Amino acid sequence: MDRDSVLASLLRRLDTVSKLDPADIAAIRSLPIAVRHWEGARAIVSDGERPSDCCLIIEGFCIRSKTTEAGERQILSIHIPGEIPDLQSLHLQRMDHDLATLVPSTLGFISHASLRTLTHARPNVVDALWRDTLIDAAIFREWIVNVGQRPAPARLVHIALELRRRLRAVRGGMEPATFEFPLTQEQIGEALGITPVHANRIIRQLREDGIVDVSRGQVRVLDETKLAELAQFDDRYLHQDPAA
Amino acid sequence: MDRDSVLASLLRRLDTVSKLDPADIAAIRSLPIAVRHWEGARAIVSDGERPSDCCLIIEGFCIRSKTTEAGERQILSIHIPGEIPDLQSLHLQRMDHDLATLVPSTLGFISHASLRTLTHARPNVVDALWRDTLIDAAIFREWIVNVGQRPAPARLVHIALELRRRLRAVRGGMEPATFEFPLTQEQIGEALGITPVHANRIIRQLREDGIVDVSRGQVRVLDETKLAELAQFDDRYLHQDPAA
DNA sequence: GCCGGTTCCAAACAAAGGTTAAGGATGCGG
DNA sequence: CCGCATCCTTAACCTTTGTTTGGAACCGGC
Repeated sequence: MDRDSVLASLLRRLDTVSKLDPADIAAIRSLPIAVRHWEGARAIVSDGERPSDCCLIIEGFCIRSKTTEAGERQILSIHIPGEIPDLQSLHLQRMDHDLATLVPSTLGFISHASLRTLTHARPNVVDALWRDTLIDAAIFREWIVNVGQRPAPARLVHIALELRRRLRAVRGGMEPATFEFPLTQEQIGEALGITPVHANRIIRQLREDGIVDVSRGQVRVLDETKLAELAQFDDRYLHQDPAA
Repeated sequence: MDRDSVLASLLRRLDTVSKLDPADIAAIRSLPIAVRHWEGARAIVSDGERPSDCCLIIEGFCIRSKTTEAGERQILSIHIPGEIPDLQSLHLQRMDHDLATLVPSTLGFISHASLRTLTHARPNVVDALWRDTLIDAAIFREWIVNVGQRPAPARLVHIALELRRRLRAVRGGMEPATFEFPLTQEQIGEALGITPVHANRIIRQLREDGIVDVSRGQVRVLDETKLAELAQFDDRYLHQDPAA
């Protein structure tokens, strides 16, 4: 995926409601970006650090997580190409969580300095980027509900359906029956707030019940109806619809 | 609490890192604010609505929450005077959760229009308000960790200690051994992702163990050392320190 | 002062999820 | 093709949390 098409998916997301004019778009396109390749399962920025750049995902998958003093890790979000998972570092100097790749990924680094220049010059761009971080927060809120209120099987399928919806927003097209979900069962446990063996139990159960097959880094939907019933997924919180 | 002193606590929070100059402060002070009184346990804005104002808490306590299709409610955050719990509505037109008072409260409504004029005219103010919403998101992240990884007693005391720290930031002074925590046991359950009877169990346990006494809308710390050990509370995620 | 609601408290039992442990598949590097 | 590491899988058992239920305390309104 080349730089232009990635910026395109970023711009598509930013443009949903905020009305960017051609000059805004040109300004974003001319941001200096340092493209680098990252191995899978590697830290990008870690808790406590003070990064000087933000990181645009060009290709691959990333996660954010926090580790408690007791050593338990909680995955906070999953990120896909076209997203800037550490945009918050622009105003929150010190990281309060980790950002890492899940699989080998191509990343584009944009300096805080150039972003700050851009935002101070262009009110529309601030609005669009600010809005993007607010959607990030909306996803966290839903994640709290997921972990706090739903039984474990519903938790898993809810996260999977959210990811599928977000992938579609970036890639276009229909919702595929099979899509990437590059988490190990241990990571699924960390995302849902359960142990890896319980993650295994519910994955097996979902497979036996003919609802979804989660394996080898993929989700394969076996029965859309049963799945929708279990997940109770309503994408309003993603704020993807410009008209809404 | 009069308008000036509330704006003062708002400004103190905003001013932590973002350097507001006198003109910025004057502009914020001259925002038109409609002050209204609200009963306790009343909705301010509800899921699905499209508010045209943001709500500054002048006096009282508010909560944000989401209710699942299954009818389970999850409390997402607790808010105190000086905060604007629905600032996100400035850019996310449609509410994806509820905002309600916990106790009788005095609220100040500021129109989106006047906020947008202000932010478009003053880059420093955008930065400060944007940053404020990013701290909001940081608190959500910690809330996810709390609900996902900590055992129920630690969850409760962690939230209590966070609230105490945030109250201090607004009111100044030392951390008191007794402070307001105006949640019923049912609401504590909704905040922690447990049932009210389990909330009762752990509250009783914490009392018997001589750690904290949570009752009648208050938290009374019985043993700071044991409490600190249990809560593992590290306030870095609140981003209150300008120097950090 | 009484009444109806809410909140708090508590016990017995059920279910979900955690713990420990160990064997099997899979894939990669030599 | 072998060996090692990661991952997935499963089972038995234990702990935490949910469910159901009922009663006591409290509070505001009449």
